[in-house]
Amino acid sequence: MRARSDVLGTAILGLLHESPMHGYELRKRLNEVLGSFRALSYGSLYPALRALADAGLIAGAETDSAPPHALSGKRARIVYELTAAGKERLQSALAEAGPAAWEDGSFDVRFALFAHTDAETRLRILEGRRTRLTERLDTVRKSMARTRERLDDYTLELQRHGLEQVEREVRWLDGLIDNERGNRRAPTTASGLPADADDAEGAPAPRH
Amino acid sequence: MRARSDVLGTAILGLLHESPMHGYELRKRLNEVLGSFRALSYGSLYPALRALADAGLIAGAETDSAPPHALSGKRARIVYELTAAGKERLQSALAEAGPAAWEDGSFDVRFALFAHTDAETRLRILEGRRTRLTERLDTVRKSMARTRERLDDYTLELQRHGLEQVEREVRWLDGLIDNERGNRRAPTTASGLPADADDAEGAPAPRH
DNA sequence: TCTGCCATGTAAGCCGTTACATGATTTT
DNA sequence: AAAATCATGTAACGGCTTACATGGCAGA
Repeated sequence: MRARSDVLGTAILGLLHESPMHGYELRKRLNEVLGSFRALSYGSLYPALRALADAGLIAGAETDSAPPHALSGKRARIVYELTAAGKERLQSALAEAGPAAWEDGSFDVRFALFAHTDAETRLRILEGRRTRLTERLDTVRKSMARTRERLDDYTLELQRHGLEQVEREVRWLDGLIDNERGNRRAPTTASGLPADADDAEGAPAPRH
Repeated sequence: MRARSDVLGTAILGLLHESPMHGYELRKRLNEVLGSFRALSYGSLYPALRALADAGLIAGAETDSAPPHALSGKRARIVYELTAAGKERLQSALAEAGPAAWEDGSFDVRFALFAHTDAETRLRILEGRRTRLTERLDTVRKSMARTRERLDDYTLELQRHGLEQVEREVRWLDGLIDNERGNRRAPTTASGLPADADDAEGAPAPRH
């Protein structure tokens, strides 16, 4: 296990908590759940699994060729599941509501695990993230004010666009925060069909 | 110098092309121009400068303590400027209109240097980037269609938001592309002052 | 048959960060 | 006098990717 707040490890524990899986499948799930783009490579995943297993947080059982032959007669694969220690570790990771939870590299993963996170912590993380982003906004705006003159139109446009994306992210968080506050103790069932169309208004989605 | 399409190197060459600078200043400029956030560290910058110097693309002159004493009597610092070879390298980097220009890690830098890039290449890069993003959109949408049922509301919302951000990026590119096409060989009259010299061909920004 | 997906891993290397080391100069 | 900022660097390490190595199974 890597030292402080191993993001990939947490993500793996989170997925395995939902259901046991083998590496190949886990990778697909990881890629489709978070990131969505940027594919995690096997060169990262398998060593991470090994590390988690060595740390006793997960245990792998080899399902070698035994199955009757009906369906799923693939080949020897290693299905991992959480150990008791792994469950504990996951719980403490889910309870973390500090910077480690809302920084760039980890927020996505933590958010994807919100279904297993208690309401208090969810709110704390969303607010932390929001503060983080508005701080950034401030810094960038000041920097732009200082340097606007010296920059060509393209560079300026790049910055403007970057700023806009972050602003949008903040508004997104605002919606989520509102929602969390409103739904204190209400799991938000009955989400409409997210369908497609630009914004829809699906699950615990914010309005804008 | 690192092998293929060294992004940081190109960024440095681009900035030094505008005006000679020393490392400390360069870092600030890099951070304010692109990224805006995510600060590049000295641990990256100085070795990169060393590598560029070793490759003969830039030359550093030590301005040690000599200055009259009037203003700017800082301390011995090394002001770098492009060599002839460096200028050539930068030109060929600016002419690159393939994937290396529009992939995630490099697009920002290339875009920030659009003022020094010819119109043909600008258009090619913007279109390449657009294609890249729509491909991603496709992949993700398909993946979502397949897995929508199995995912909890939060995960779904995360994906929806990610998708929306990319869609917005595509629309942003559409605006830029339109703009580029509109300004084909037409001075466009009232566009902003080119501000910098070099390439002629004003730098038309899109509307928002 | 051959292509492509399933499945697991290892080795090398890239690109960057943090932390350390050092010291001058400017501002409070 | 202390604190911030200017200025340059090095060493260690972190996290991820690419490319390599291996092989079984399914369908065109």
